[in-house]
Amino acid sequence: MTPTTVPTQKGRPRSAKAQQATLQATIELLLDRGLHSMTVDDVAVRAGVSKATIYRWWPSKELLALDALATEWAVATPSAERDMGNLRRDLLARVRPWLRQLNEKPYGRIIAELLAEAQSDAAFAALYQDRFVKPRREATRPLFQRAIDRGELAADTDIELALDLLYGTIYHRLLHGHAPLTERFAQQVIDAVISANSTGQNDEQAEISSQR
Amino acid sequence: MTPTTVPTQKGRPRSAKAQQATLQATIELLLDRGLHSMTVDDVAVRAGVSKATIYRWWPSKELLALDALATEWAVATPSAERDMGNLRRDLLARVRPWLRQLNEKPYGRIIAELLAEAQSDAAFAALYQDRFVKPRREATRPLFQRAIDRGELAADTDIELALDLLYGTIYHRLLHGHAPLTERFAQQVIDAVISANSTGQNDEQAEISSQR
Amino acid sequence: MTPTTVPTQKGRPRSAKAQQATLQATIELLLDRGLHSMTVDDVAVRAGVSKATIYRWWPSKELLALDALATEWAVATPSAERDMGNLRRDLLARVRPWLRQLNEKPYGRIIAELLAEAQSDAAFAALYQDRFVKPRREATRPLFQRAIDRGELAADTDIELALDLLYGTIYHRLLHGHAPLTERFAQQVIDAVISANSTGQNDEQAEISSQR
Amino acid sequence: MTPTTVPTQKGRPRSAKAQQATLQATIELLLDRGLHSMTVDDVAVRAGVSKATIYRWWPSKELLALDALATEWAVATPSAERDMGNLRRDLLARVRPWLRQLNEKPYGRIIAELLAEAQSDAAFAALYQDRFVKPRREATRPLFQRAIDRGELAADTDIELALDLLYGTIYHRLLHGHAPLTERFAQQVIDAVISANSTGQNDEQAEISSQR
DNA sequence: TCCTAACCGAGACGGTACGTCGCGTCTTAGG
DNA sequence: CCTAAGACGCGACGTACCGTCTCGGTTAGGA
Repeated sequence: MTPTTVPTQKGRPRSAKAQQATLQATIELLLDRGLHSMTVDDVAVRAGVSKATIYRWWPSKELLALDALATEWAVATPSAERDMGNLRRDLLARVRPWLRQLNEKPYGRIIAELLAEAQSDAAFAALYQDRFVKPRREATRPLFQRAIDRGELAADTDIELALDLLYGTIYHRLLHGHAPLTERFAQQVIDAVISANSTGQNDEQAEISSQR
Repeated sequence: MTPTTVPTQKGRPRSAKAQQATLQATIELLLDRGLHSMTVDDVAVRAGVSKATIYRWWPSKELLALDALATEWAVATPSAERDMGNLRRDLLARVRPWLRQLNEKPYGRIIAELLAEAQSDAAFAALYQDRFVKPRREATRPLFQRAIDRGELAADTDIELALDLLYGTIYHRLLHGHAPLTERFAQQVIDAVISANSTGQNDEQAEISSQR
Repeated sequence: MTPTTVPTQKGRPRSAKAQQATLQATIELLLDRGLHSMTVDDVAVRAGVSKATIYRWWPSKELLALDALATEWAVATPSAERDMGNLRRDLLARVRPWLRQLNEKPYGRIIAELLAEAQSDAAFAALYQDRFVKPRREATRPLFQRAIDRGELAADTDIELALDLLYGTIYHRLLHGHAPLTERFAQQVIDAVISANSTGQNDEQAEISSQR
Repeated sequence: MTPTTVPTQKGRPRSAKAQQATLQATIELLLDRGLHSMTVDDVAVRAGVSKATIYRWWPSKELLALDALATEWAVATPSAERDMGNLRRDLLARVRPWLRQLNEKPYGRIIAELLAEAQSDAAFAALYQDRFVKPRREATRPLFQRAIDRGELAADTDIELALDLLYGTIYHRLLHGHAPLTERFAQQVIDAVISANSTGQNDEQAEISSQR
């Protein structure tokens, strides 16, 4: 009987059901009303869970929301990724499902509210980065590297800047809502990012982008 | 002159001092603690103004914050603008003072919180657009048009997209804070936006941008 | 030119019209909503008078109310009083018009609210006594004295107690509202007060009181 | 036993300590400053209780005050009551402890303020009746009935009127404060009420009342 | 006749308390 | 030990009303 390890835990085990119900109720309420208007009591009632249980698993409403959104998106995101042959297609394949998601439900509001929270809470900000920012950038970075290797992009291309251009522009429309996140918009942004660092070998882009 | 306006106002006039003190106290507290942690009572105390007076003129804490930031920025913003000869210089002249401001004080946090508020309040969103988004875009749009007229940019350049690329990327770093808003960053973004729509007549850019 | 006295006052004289309109508006609002629910702004608007003017004449809402009620009652109260021959008739003649007034409009509420105010403000209490309590007692005291002189009441009758019995009982019903202030009630109270101090010479009372 | 009541209550039970501390703090502040000057925040601080908790159990400051006074008086009131042999002694035994209480602390002010509140709020008035008026009248009524049965009072004595005379006179002095609530006063009022309905069989009264 | 000082209506202001709301913690009984 | 139920402390919100204060404009009496 080693005292450090606890092979058999006493008492009632944690309810996975309660956790799932909480996250589900949270994302529903977030989409319905936003983080600010959602109350933890609401979540508890809708999930059929006690408030104390919620706080046993998540330290604050904001972190619950973050977790709920991350879970929601993790489920639907296909991790598999294959080489489409050129950067334009790679980026479109990468960005398209996300944009589709963003257009389906009002996730933008949640993102904005998480972002606001992150401004005053460094720990939260770090978590936000880990769950929402870094994964996307890390998944996209190789696409650019591949394009450089292929000779599509200049060797001195600043990949970080390219990522900022790509995602910054998308976030801009998402958060400010002054224009929609259309398929055409996605193509235009991607074309712009590519042509800003182009070596001139990828003529295909202009043609496709002018289709629609 | 105009018959609709009443030249002689009845009653005690609104205290300009109270208004200014309120806005000043608000922006100070916003920069110090952010919108969420700022209390209207705090503002009242610091401004030497009663809470009732604050609510007489601003319907909510959020609208007060919006007004305070708009006022703060309106003061320091030079409206005069002259043709620098080429788009790159024009855009740099336009964007540089703002970036300098953003680097001086933590305005990003306030922007993020206003943006969050705008997500759930259409009226607030409209006001936010009017005070922060539209002016900047409208002031920048002619610069692009001039560049088209000069032949620097292609005639079919999508100016709205160019604006999104420019401001979106800046906002992205401002809000996510994953990288600083340096002078070099500004130049890179501008170069990228230009080269994405370039006609090839403006060789100057690459040289200057590679200086530093 | 005596500096202490101001024989001829310069400037615009006070507006008697404003004063009257204020008192009138006040009593109307008092009867309609009571002192607590009446606001000074309401009075000002209804009287067509500025709030500053109201506070130039009356130091507080409560004192305005007190003045308004006193004025209302002073107008309708006949000061003439004649000997009716016996105490019973004297008291009835004295009390009847007041009871009639109390039944016509909800003055009881105002009285209760003034009384409440008087509990915590000695100066107000003194004024309340002077305007509402003392006059009535002083006008009633001689009636009892006359009855003693006539031999209707015992020589050692405690007039103050008699006054308390008479007015206390009326006030009780007025303020607690557990029973109405009927004519019959008035007769019964008066009969009780008299018979408590009776010498046995005033047989008339029982008969009349038993009429109805 | 009763199927309607739930034997096992769910959740954290209401804190009896918080309830008692609130009522205690309230009555102290009421006696110290009166209802108007008492603040709910003050009560919360003194009771070591949050304001929200106070409003969770009492809908308004006024109802809290009513409850606090009723509780204060309920504690000190002996419900046991025995036949003293004649009405005079019965009434004195009934009234004396209350008058003693009224003379000890400034309850009159509170009563006046509750009474004022009752004027504009029917529900409050009903509650006031139930807690302060009815119990006392109902406890006193049998004493009069007993006296009628004994032959001390006339068979056609109007008990309600007698109650009004007794309590009305006491309330009058309590609220108007023009004279003190002495033992002698109590005796005089009681004697007056009795002699107003006397059959002439109770000679004892005059003697005792003239003792002091 | 015109000057001027006290008045007036309008309405903004500082202050104080109200009653409400939501977060995150706690205390029960029960599984 | 975990859970549901729900009471609790804390702190901020936005509202209401009081009594005070500035305005521009009005109205007599004295020069």
